[in-house]
Amino acid sequence: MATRTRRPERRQEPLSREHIVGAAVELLDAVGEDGLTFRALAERLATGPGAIYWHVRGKTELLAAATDAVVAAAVTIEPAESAESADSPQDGIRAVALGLFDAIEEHPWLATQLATQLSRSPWGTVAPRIFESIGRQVCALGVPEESWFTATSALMHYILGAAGQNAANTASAGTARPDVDRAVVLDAVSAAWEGLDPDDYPFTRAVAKQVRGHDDREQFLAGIALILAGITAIHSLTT
Amino acid sequence: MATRTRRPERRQEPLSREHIVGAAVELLDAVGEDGLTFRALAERLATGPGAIYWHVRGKTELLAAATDAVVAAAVTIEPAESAESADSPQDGIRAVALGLFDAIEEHPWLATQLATQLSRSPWGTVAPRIFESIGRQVCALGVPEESWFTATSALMHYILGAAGQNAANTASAGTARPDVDRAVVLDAVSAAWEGLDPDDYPFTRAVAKQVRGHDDREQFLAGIALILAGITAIHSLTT
DNA sequence: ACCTGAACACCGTTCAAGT
DNA sequence: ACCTGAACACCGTTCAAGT
Repeated sequence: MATRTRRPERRQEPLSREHIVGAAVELLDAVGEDGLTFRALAERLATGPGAIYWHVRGKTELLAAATDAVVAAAVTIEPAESAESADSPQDGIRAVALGLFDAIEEHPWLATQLATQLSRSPWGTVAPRIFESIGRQVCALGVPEESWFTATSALMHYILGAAGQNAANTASAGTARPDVDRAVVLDAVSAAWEGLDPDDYPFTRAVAKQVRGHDDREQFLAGIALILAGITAIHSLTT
Repeated sequence: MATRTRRPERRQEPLSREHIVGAAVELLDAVGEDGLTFRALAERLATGPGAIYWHVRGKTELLAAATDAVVAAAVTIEPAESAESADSPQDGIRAVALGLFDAIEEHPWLATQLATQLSRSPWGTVAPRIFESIGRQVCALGVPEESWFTATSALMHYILGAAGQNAANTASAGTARPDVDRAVVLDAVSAAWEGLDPDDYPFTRAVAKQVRGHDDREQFLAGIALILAGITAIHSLTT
């Protein structure tokens, strides 16, 4: 039961802001949001708690920086991903969506953090990053300018929400055999929903069976297809 | 500077769970999530911190209960709202959406809390509540059963995300003159977005001007119309 | 300029003791 | 059964002091 993943290997490199944020992300991944402590972080960086404050204003800023770093990496499509990015805008949107989907799956704390970040300050650095990468594809889709905001927002909110909800199914236990784990959790959700009051929750109970055994990623993409259909339909675009 | 809204007026009614949750919501509204403290809550209830633990397992459960209480109130459409609810399913969806929109606007802490709740436990009580109320309308819309989950999810995530983001524009300062306040904040967001790097953020900058002066509620409903269009288009439903 | 680490104020939670 | 309130362990943050 060695919870502490000590790592005082490399001792003295001057301790930069990047270094701190990187360690914060690692700690977040390892022990979750509650585990991110200035003391634990300091130990991991082989210094005292006070040192961190020289590079970062406080915990709020640290969390924002960690979130931004992960989002930036997720949203920047590697050139290898799609040879020349000569794909359709739809493919581009799917790529961005899956990038965020995977990032949230890899860093479960991201779901809550993204919501906090967006609902706290839309003028921060993380909101524009996501908005821009989706918006460009919306633009390429031929959506008229006055609808750019609506279409991009709809996509962004669905992507963030659905990916976040999905992360709950993955992050229940350790990382061993995530596929098995997920099936178990999905079954649990399905069972819980089927156990709801028949009078109050007829619809949710009816859907419960569908949830079981469905592929997450497929479901996620189906939602995106739905919104894309709405975008093309409402503006009579050709597909 | 009397931040403390003391209220030891009514002293001794046995202190029930409902009472505690109600006081928690009040405190949350007054001082935000960071202000919800077992000590502050106890003071407001004219008891000690330990007493609360007799009725509630801990802070996590308290937050969940507070969220659930507000969501339950928001999602239950008052009979006065729509005489016999003989409206169209579309109207029903808009009603649910606006109910949540208003609730988040009234209780800004709800945005973060909802995301936390959904991404932590989809099998909790709050997710089914929202899912059910939206899903019934989706069902009434004539969506085929295998698409219930996708359509309802898309709507739910958009509603929660967009309403949450919107709350950020409202909750910046005190409650006096929220309309003026909001215009100011919207201008600030717009200005911040226009100040982004032209090379990295061409799309976001282009949209920045649209943001200014647009009606939030109208924007919100436009997004819902978009998703509804997708639903009816993809299943070739008649409107 | 950058780091140290003790100290401060505060928090969630527990629990022996009361009624 | 239900409440009290002191106590515990821990946290974010500060800051005089060091290098």
